[in-house]
Formats: sequence, C-alpha cells, structure tokens
Amino acid sequence: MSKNVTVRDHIVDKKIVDVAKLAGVSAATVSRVLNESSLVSEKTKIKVLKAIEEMDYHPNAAAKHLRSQRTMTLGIIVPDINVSYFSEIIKGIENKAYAHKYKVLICDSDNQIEKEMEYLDLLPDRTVDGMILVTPRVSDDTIQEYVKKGYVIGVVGRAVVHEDILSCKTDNVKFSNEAVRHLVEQGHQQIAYIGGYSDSLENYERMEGYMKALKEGKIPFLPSLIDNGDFEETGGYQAFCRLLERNQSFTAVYAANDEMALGVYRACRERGIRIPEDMAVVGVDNNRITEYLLPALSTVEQPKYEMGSQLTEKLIAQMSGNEQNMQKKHVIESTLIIRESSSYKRD
Amino acid sequence: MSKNVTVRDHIVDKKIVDVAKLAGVSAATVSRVLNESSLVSEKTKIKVLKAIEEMDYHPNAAAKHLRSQRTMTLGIIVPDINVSYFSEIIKGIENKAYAHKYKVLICDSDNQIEKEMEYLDLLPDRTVDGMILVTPRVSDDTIQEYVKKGYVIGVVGRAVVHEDILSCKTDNVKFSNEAVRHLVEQGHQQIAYIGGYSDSLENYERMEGYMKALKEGKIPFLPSLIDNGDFEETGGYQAFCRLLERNQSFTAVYAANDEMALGVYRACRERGIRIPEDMAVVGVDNNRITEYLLPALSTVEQPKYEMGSQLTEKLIAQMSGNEQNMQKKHVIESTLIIRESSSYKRD
DNA sequence: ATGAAAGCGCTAACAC
DNA sequence: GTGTTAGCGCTTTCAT
Repeated sequence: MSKNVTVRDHIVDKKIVDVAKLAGVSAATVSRVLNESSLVSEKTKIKVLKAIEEMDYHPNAAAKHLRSQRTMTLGIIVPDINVSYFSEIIKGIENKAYAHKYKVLICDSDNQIEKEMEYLDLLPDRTVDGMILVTPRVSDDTIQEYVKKGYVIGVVGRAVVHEDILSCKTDNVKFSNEAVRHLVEQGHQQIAYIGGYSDSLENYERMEGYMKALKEGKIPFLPSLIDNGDFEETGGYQAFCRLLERNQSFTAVYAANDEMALGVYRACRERGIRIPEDMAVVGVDNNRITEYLLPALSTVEQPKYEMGSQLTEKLIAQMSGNEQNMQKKHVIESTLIIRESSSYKRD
Repeated sequence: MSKNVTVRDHIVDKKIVDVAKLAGVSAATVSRVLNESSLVSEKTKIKVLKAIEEMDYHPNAAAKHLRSQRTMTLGIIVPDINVSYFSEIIKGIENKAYAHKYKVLICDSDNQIEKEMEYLDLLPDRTVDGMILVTPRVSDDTIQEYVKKGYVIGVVGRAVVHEDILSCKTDNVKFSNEAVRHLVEQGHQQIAYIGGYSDSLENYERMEGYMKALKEGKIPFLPSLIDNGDFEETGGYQAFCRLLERNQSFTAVYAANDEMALGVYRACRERGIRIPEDMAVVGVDNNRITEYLLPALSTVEQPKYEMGSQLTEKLIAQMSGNEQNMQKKHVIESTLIIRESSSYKRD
C-alpha cells in the first residue's frame, strides 16, 4: 500500500455500472448505447447519454481491449524517426489510422535489429492488432514466420519475397533506370553508383536499373564504379571517397538515397569538385532538404506519405476481413525530379 | 459469427493457466515468476520458465493493464511529426521511455486544436498513463484542469503558468537577447523580428529578449519592425514581405524559428537581396537543414532531444511516486551558433 | 513456498 | 427493448 502509491490513486474512475445506476438502467444497456447498438429505445438512449455526460464517464480502454480482443492500435517499427524519409511515412500511417479510429504506437529501433525484434513481440503480446515495418533489417523469413502464425504485418518501402504479405513500395528498377538514363542523356559516360545495404533486394533492383540504363546507352559496366553506403550521410561520403581513390575516373554519381548524396556534396566541397560542372549527382527520396541545397539536388520523388497511407488502408481492410482478392504487393509510381545538380550537359 | 471473422480468429493464444498446467503448478505461481516475485523456489522457477519457453507464451497485455491499472504507455501530442523540431523531441522521449519499459503512442494533430483535445481523452480513457504535450495549442488552463483531476501531463518547449506542472524548455529571453546582441555587435542598427504565434508566452519572452538587446545597444525600438508568422516557412516568407513593404529599412532579421528563416531566404532570393551582405539572418532551433543552406544559417541551438528525454525522465519519476521536492519547471541551456548568414560586419 | 478464489471493467449470449 | 450472467486473462490477497 505505502510502496505503490502513485498519482493515479487519487482518481476514482467511474464505471459503467455507475452510469447505469444514475440512468436507472443496466450496465448492458449503457454498453449498447456506447457501442451504438440499434436495439435501444430512443428514450433510454437519451437518459443514458445524459448520465454519461453528467458523470463525465470514459470507458476504460483496457477492459474494452480485454473483452473485445482488439486494441485498435497499430505498431510502427522504424530505424530512426528523425530521418524525414521515415517521418513522412509515419505521418501517412498516422493520418490513415486516425481516420479509422486506430491509434499508433511508435517503435524507434535506433537502427538496432535487436530492438526491432523486441518490438515485434508487441504482436503476440496483443499490445497491437497489427504491425507496420518500415525497416530493411527484419528479414523476409522472420516476417513470414509471424504472418504464418496469424499476426498482421505490413511492410513499407520494400517487398517481402513470400506470397501474401502486404507491402507498398516503388519500382526500384524503373526509377533507377530513369535516373541513370537521364545522366546518360546529359552526356555522361562514366557513372558511379552508391548503393545502400549491399545485400538487400532493393539494392539489387536499383543496381539492375542502373545496369539496364548503361546497356541502353551502350556504356560498359565497370564494377570499380560501384560502392555501397548505409543510407546515411557519412556512408555516402565514405563510399564516394573510396570511389575517387580507385583512379577510375567518372563524371556522375547516382546515389541510392538523398542522405548519401549529401555525403557526396560534402566530399566534393572539401575537394573543390564542382557540382554539376565536374560531377553530376542524382539522389533518391526527394527529402525536403534537397530543394534548399546549392545546387539543388536532382532526385527521385518517393511518395512517402502515400506509401504509408495506402499500406495502412490495406492493412486495416485486411484486419476487418475485407481481403477478397486484394492486391498484396502494391507498387506505387515515383518520378524523377531534375534540378541543378545534374543540369550540365557534357559533350 | 460469420460477420466478425478476422484474421485474428486463427490464433489460439496460450494463457497463463496453460503454462501452469504444463509446469505442474498454479497460475499464481506462473504469475509470480513472470513478475519476478522473490517468493518462488528456484526449482519451480526453472520449471515454469521452461514451460513458458516451450509454449512460446506471451502474457496478454490487455489483461495485465486491466488488472494492474496501468498501461506502461505514454502519449505524445505534436502538431506535425514531420517537422524536425518535433521529431527530435519525440526521439528523445521515445528513447527514455524505452529505457523505462514504457511504450509511446504518437498523436499527430495536424496543427488542429480539435484533434489535440480529442487525443487528450486518452488520459481519462486510461489508454495512456501519462501525456506529453509538444504543442503550443492546448491552453495552460486546459492542462491545469486535467492535472487537477489527477492525470499526468508534461510539457516540452514551453511552460505552463500554473504551479506544479512539469515542463522542460529553454530560456527564451536569454537566447533571444544573445541572438540580437550578436546582430548589434555586427553593426546592425535596424533589426526586424519575426515572431511565432503572437499571443503565446514564448513569443512575449523572445520579444522581451529582443527589446532588451536593443536597449543595451541604445537602439530605438520600432514597432514597424515587428511582424509574426506561424512558425512555418510560408508564414516567415509572408511576414518578411510585409516588413519590406513598410518602407522602414532594416539590415537584419531575427526569426523565431528556422522554418520562418527559410521563408526569409526564399524572399531574399526572389528579390536579389544578398545574405549576409544586404540582410543578416538569425533563426532558432538549429534544424539540420540550416547547416546545408548557402549561406549556412546562424541559429540558436535548442537541445531538442535532451528536452524530450529530460522531461520524460521526470514524468516517469513522478508516475512512480518519486517526486520528493522535484523541480517542476525545468530550464535547459541553449547556445547561439554563428554561421555565415550573420557574418558580415557593417560599419 | 504454493494454491484457491476474487475481481479489474467491459461486452455479448441468453432469457424474458 | 432490456436485464442477468458469464467470462475475457491476469494479479493478488488470503489461506495453508
């Protein structure tokens, strides 16, 4: 008693029976009013509503959750909420969830797979009804394993090889092809590629688009023009420096995201390499920062908000049992935005 | 039956009694092991742990919450998760919460006070044990009202006039004074101020710091050099344009946040006004973007992560009943960062 | 050290 | 249309 005193102890919550007594009905009737069941007469409904109002009654969520076996809560696992790519996706998820009366639990993993695995336990815990992964770290097999057990999982910004797992992403091959083709059209013959995590499906696909564009431009593929970062500024910086050190000249870089392109900018500034005159740069994501850079960064718009929103719509539909012939692997359009960093034509 | 079929129906969750049976003990004993009660013999403890492992048992969160009257969940209300000022604070909150085994529910209000009031109901709902407000919209009186009822609320980036309400912020008067004094020292005699919401306490304080610096520099205060935005880029742009139209010349602007300073940049670029030669600019927040601007923006660092983290620490302490003479209104240091946008000395 | 039993606040099946 | 009752899965006296 004396040890577990918390602030909460001051509050005496009203219960449904208290409302029932005040309204002169049974708890069941109050519950019916609360849940908008039609089998209540207008007269008692008004009585009950008045009592609820009067007492400032709020139904206890935990009791509801226990009884109904659902929490109306979605979890989101992200590597870093502070990266705008992720926060825009989260915003899309949150807004759609709100529209369907779902709450959103945010799980920032700080880029640690251990934390992500831990957060995944919120599913068997029944803390959340479903989980959205916006991380490349949790493996396809792990996801598949949870889904096979019956848990609801959706994925944003990537796909999962197994069938029947909800995902929403863009077409990596297509937009990478477009981005690199644009560089080729600007007259570049040696184009470097800075990828993200080297072993991810997304990376293979972006590489594929890159190679396809080279082929179309009849440009030989040089493995020495390929390096990988980790999707962060520093990783991009380091990868670009390694590329320079190889003494394989190049006049353009395609970076797998804007953060890494930022690293390229820094390296160029340090070495007096002019963008776009000496080095053209194209990124991916269309982070807000890209517009403010000098020169403004050419990039591939990723409809982040839309990806989050659309996946959430489908996830909620699935949880409601409306999954008749629903497309599980959703691919959304992305478009190349040409700005100053690649607008210098070579001959 | 046929209407309410959801994916969840496939899953048959294990209950504590199932584990009890397998281990050959009672449910109470399993519960004791789970809650690390000391009154269990080592031998049975091992038996139980083995059974839990074997069944892959996960305690049901809702049942726990109902029984224990706490959800180990914190809510955060923010106007826009996609603004880095907020997402950094959220990150600080999340990390601290995680360290104390709390979960975090994110409530993005899209800048709407109605949504914020709605989210506040998660407190009487008992969906969350406490709520953190990172928004200027919910009034001091409303906050006070909830706290008086016994609900746990903390505030970040502002303070509440009433006593005994947890808050963590920086010293607006002090850093504004420092920022403007810096401009005075650079030789500026006409310095404009673009505030945030004109009627907020924070705005008064920043204005106070501004006026104090003018006084110290023996510079007359001109009301026509004051305007207000809404803390967003567009608001800053518009306020700056209005200032220009007044035909009251000025050579420097102090903007109440970096977003609005960004609007100043845009307006200057459109009109061929050079920063810092024709116009010095200082912002507030030290958003990441400020480093990448050309010229790099001088700004006041707000320890956003720290503010979120420290407030959360106190909030959790309070919920645990450890509030013996705890300082409720916490003020944290902020420092002026001088970059290129204000580094041009006038004579 | 362990078990039996009550109860957290709600909803839904069944009875009237 | 409304009330009675059982039970969701857990923790915590109380008894042994």
